[in-house]
Amino acid sequence: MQYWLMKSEPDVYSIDDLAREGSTYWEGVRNYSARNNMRKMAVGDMVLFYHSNAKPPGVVGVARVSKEAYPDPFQWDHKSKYYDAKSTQENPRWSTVDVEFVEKLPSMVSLDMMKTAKGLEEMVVIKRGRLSVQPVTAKQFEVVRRLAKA
DNA sequence: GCCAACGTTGGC
DNA sequence: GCCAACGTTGGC
Repeated sequence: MQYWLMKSEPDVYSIDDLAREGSTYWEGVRNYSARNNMRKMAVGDMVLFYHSNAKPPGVVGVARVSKEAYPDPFQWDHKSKYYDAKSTQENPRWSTVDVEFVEKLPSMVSLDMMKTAKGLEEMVVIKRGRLSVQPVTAKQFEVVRRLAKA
């Protein structure tokens, strides 16, 4: 099983939205590194749910991959801001996955906390901030979960 | 709202 | 295939 971190702006889709709906599809990823990470996901992989553009930003919950990567339908929707004229049905450019709600953390683990926490020095969210779907090690995942209980 | 860092596009 | 110009992300 693998671990990931996925970012969402709470104004657009928050952990409370996921808690209410139970599961969602992660549409709108239009970055190749992030897309490639989604294509590596397997059902059952665990996901740290991160609020970006929030005050403060940080990990607020845990989700689980419930459906492996499949073509993001919005890439063919002319009316969508995620429309991509260069993507064909034969060779879809963009993927999405489904994730389901697991838990909301008892307290958020802010980016500031992660920056100073022992064991998270190599975390991608610290070293390469902008990537919206990124791998997390099992150890990093556990450290974040422990911080949420502290 | 600013802007640094980073990704993508497209001319050559 | 390089790289300048441009667009976006996301912390602050």
